[in-house]
Amino acid sequence: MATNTAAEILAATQKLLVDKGESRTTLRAITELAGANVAAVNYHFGSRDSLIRQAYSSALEEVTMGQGSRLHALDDSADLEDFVRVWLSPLLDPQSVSQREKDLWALLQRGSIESSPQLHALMPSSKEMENSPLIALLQKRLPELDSSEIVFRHDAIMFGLGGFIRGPMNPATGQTAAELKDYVFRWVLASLRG
Amino acid sequence: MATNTAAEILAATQKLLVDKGESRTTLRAITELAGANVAAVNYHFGSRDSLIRQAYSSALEEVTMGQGSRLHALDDSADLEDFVRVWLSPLLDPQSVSQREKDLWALLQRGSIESSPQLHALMPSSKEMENSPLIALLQKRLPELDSSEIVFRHDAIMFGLGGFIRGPMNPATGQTAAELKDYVFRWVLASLRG
DNA sequence: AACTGATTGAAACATATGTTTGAATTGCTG
DNA sequence: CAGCAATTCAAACATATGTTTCAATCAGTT
Repeated sequence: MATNTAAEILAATQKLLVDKGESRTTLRAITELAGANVAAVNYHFGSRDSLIRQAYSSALEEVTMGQGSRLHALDDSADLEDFVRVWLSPLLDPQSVSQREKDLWALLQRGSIESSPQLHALMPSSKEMENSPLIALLQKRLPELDSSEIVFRHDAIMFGLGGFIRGPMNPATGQTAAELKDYVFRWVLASLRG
Repeated sequence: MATNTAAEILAATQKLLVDKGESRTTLRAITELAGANVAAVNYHFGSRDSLIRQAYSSALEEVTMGQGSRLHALDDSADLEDFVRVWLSPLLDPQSVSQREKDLWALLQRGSIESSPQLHALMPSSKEMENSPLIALLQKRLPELDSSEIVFRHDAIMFGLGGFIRGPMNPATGQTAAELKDYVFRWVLASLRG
């Protein structure tokens, strides 16, 4: 099980980062979940910090890829509602995406709202965002908004969803993500076209 | 300096919770900042957990009080824009509120997006929120929305703002809260009346 | 089979942290 | 002032965590 160990450690790390957050994700918990030895982390990844960086970067890469292909498949005639449905399909239409991709979404959202330095270093700047395909596609559906405004709202929405995806929002009602997705959909649309 | 020590410890805790987050807020950092001995925490507060709970609860109480009096002073004829300006004045009109209240806002927002269990236990449930004065005042300006929808959007906005207030949003541009407040204002309005 | 480098494992190490202890100090009260 | 409870302090304690060590094991090569 040579290279497998590294992969198992990475997967365990991603799972624990979602469940516990960074500071409560310990090497011993990771290696126990991965069925590996503590020393394997430093052997394969050099350090805990490097492991966490890699956990985020591989998640970001995978999610960006998946999102890119979904959005690329979108027809030019698709309106804002269609676009939002595809963009946020991991939240709004969970059946349409793999469990793995939903987990990675959760990971990136948790990393974002924790302001993880490791993830933060990987995230595109606002300037880069303004030139990203995602913002360009949004811009096409929101011609009256300045692109900097779109970037801001995109960021604000992602943060707002971050609170939502982890469940602390509306805790007492016991509403699930599925039940809340109508609220989410309407709110995202409102946030965008206001 | 009998009771003063406890107060200084509480204030130092609140400051560090904002700056570092809960898990990185250590007793030794707290007591050093407060100019007190490590043992003073357990003497005055019983435990670290109890101290953090008290830090959040006193912040929540103080912020709720300040917000209540501001909103109470609002005229019935004030429209949604006026309302938002008053509601979010710690963010939108920083000069109008004390530094202390802004700090406490930051504390509560950081606690929210960290899903702090200590703060979470203090927060009103969605059901309670629906009957809160804040939601009632919003409802008056958003008669076409269901109150559960208003509660959802309120929560989503607060989470979204949580990312904003801490600065990680738009990191590369170096925009300050003041520069971004126009974006914030427009986005909040859009989120509400969509 | 024997050698070699990669990988794993158990244990030790160094450090950090929440908590407790018990003596010293302080501040108030009779 | 004397006494006493409240408070502070330095130190010790117990535990948790990231890292390192080095011997054991494994896998592929000659």
